[in-house]
Amino acid sequence: MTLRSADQIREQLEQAIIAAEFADGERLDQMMLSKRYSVSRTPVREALHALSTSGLVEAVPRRGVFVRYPSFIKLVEMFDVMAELEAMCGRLAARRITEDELAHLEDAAAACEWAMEKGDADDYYRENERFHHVLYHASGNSYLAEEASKLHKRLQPFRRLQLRVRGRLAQSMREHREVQDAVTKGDAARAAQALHGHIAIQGEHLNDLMANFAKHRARSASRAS
Amino acid sequence: MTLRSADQIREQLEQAIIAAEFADGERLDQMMLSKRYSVSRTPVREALHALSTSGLVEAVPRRGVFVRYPSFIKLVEMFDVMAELEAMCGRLAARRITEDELAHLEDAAAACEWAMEKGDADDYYRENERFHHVLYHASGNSYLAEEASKLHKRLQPFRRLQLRVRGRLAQSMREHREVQDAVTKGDAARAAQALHGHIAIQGEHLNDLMANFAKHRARSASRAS
DNA sequence: AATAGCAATCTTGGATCCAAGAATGTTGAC
DNA sequence: GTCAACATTCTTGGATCCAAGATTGCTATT
Repeated sequence: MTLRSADQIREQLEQAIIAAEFADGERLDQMMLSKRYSVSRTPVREALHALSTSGLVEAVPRRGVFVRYPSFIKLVEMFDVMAELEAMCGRLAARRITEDELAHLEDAAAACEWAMEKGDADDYYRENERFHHVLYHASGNSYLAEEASKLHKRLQPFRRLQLRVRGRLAQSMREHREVQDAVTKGDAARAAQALHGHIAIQGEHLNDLMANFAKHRARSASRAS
Repeated sequence: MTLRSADQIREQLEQAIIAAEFADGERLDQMMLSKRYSVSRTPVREALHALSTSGLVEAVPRRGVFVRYPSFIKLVEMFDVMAELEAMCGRLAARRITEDELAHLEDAAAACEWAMEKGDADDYYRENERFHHVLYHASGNSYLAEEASKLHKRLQPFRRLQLRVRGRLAQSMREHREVQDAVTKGDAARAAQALHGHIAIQGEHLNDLMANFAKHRARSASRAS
């Protein structure tokens, strides 16, 4: 599908940044990257500037592009917006979800439960992802679904770490079931409220999360060297 | 500040697209644009792909980039999300707005009123813009403010036309005052509800609006030829 | 007359080249 | 010893060049 190396490089850089392979504020050198990906500077340049549009890096004219991890404050803000978007998805989905989508929701929820019982955080994370995307889609608002997905992806590394916090997995699962129940019964207000809480609690626990993230980034950096 | 011609061209193309200077689905030819802006193809290419990231155009690898105006459905969806974001701004602003910002809000509201009394829709539009941006900022959530601004800008041409609908100006003004009152009194729920209604009504009137837009685009196209 | 196949042309995407601004390092003056 | 001025080097941004896929138009065949 994508036969442009600029797009592939953008994709790979995105992954690399999300995986914290670069230090905060580090300059992404075009020459270095073009060697790394065995292409000329042209597609690298395009990829870098594309990334700056989506906010993962900051492009300073004539100086270069620098990776910018969101500050603590910014993260809290982003989780707050995420909570609102998810709540909106829930409210709409409660009214609009189809039988088919309800079945998918149950599938995802069951898979989450199974992962939880196994105590497999990675697997839980994957199925949790599916659960939420079913809801985005079920909102029947494709623009909303798109925006929610984007932000969801952006917050991925921060959310993921939180699942490692003790007891969070079971708690998260209970919240999923509450959401599912509200959506199934068509209770828009309760679905919205449950989803809002489900996300907002992550923002509120950002302190623990940041501590974990720092540890993780330290490990990741030492591996990279 | 911006000393990259690629950025300037992106900006100008954005304006041109918003002003409906291109037909829906039209291919944006790199050669043509590079002549138009008296630069080589390089910055034009970068600008075009940057635009595709923000969704104004669609880039098809090896084929070119094509302008894509949002469909009617998509517009309704976008207004729905905008209503939600504005409501969130209102809810937060009601709790967090400073004395200073309250003064700015009153300034903007008064300017709107004056424009309305003059019957100057363009002026009203400008001040209306200011009113909303004060609210975005007053939410105290810079990420939210940023996202709201982006979507606001994207919807600009569709909103703007609506102010020409008979009686809409006075109605809009009343809604502004209601919002201002709720925010001033710190009534978060009422501020959110008022703002949601203020935006949602625009989405609901999209039918009238689209009729106007079609007329406008026809005029614009004939001027361009 | 319509369509399949092919050739000529056009356009995009990547590589390379060049100019100009930014960073760095050295030297000299105080 | 420190700091300012200047020269050198590095890196980005734009222009140009080249390859490859896409479009178009022509021709020949049915």
